[in-house]
Amino acid sequence: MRITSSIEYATRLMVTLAAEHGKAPVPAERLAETDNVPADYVSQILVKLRRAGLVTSHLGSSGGYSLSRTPCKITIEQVVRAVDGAVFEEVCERYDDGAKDCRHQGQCAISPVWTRLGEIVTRYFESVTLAAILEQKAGSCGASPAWLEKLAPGK
Amino acid sequence: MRITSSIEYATRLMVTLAAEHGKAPVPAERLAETDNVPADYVSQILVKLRRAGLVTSHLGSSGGYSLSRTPCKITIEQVVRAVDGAVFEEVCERYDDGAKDCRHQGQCAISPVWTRLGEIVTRYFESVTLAAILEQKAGSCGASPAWLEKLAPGK
DNA sequence: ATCATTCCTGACCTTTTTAGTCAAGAATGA
DNA sequence: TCATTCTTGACTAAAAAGGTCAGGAATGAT
Repeated sequence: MRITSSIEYATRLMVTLAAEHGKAPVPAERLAETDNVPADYVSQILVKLRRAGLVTSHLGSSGGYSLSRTPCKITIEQVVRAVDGAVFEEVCERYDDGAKDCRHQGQCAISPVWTRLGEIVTRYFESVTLAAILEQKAGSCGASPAWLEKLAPGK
Repeated sequence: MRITSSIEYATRLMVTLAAEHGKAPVPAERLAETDNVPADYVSQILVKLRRAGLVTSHLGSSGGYSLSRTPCKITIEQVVRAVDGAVFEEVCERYDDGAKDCRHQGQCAISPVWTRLGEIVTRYFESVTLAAILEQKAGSCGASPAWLEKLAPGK
C-alpha cells in the first residue's frame, strides 16, 4: 500500500497554493519548480484539481492557479479524491470472476475488514486540512495539531 | 489506494485454514477451489505465508498446509506483511530524484501526514485477528467485534 | 490590434507493478 | 515404489503508474 506520485505531488501543489492564498495566481511552471514536480505532469494534476473545484485557473499573462477557497476548508481527502477518483476502491467482486461464487457475499466476513479500513483512512484524510499542514510547517503553534496527536487506546 | 489480489487471496486462505485449525492439513489445490483462487497462484502465496512463519507445510500424500499457531495469535497485519513485504511503504525520497532539493526534509510538513496514515493502518490491521473474522463469519457472538465498532469521536 | 503568456485537451509513450502461468524436481506417507 | 503434495524459480501478460508532447484557445498587457 502506498501513496502515489499524483497524490504526493497534488498535495505539494496545494500546500504551496495555500501559502500563496490571497496573493496573485501562481503559474504552473513556477509551481513545478517550487515543488520539484515534472513540468508537463504538473499541468495534468492541476487540471484534475480544477475539475474537482479545488483550484481556479486564470488565463493570460500574469495568470496561473489559485485556491478556490480558504485552506481551512480543503482537506487531504478532497485532494486525494480529485486526483485518484476515490480514496479507497471497493474490493468486492474485483477478485471474483463476475459475481459467481463470490466470497464477498452473504456470509463472507472478509470484506467488512476492507470496508472498515476505507472508512478509517477516509476519516483520517478528512481530518487533515491544508491549513493544518501549513501551520505545522510554519511551526507557528507549538503543540502538534490534532491529526498528529498520539493514538488514544492500547499500545 | 486498494487491496491487492495477493492480500485478498492470502486473507481468504488464512481464514479457511483458521476454520480447519486443529484438523488435518489442507492441500493447496483444495484451498484454491474452496477460496476461488487460481490454482497456480495459490502456491506462490502459500510459500510467502510459510516463509513468514504463519503456516506450516506437510509433504507427501494427505499433506497440505495448516496454521502454525492459533487464529487468535495471527493478525491481518502479519498476513499483509507476509505477502507484500510492508503494510505501508515509506514515501520519503521516492518522489525526489535522490535527496537533492527534497521537499520531505527539514521543514516539510507533508511527510508526517503519510507517516501517520501508515501508523493508523498498521494499528488497525494489528487489531484484526483471524479468530475475530471467523467469529464474525459464524455470527456466533451477537455483538460486533471490537474492530467493527463505531469510530469513537466526531462524526 | 497584436502578441507573449498561460491554460486546455487529448493522445501517446515508458516503466513498474500486479497477476498469473509453467515446468522440473524433491520430499513424504501410503 | 509410487502417487501425492510441496518447492523453486523463471517466465509472461495485462494493467496501472508515471511522465511526455503537440496543437490550440483564451486572456491581459502594451
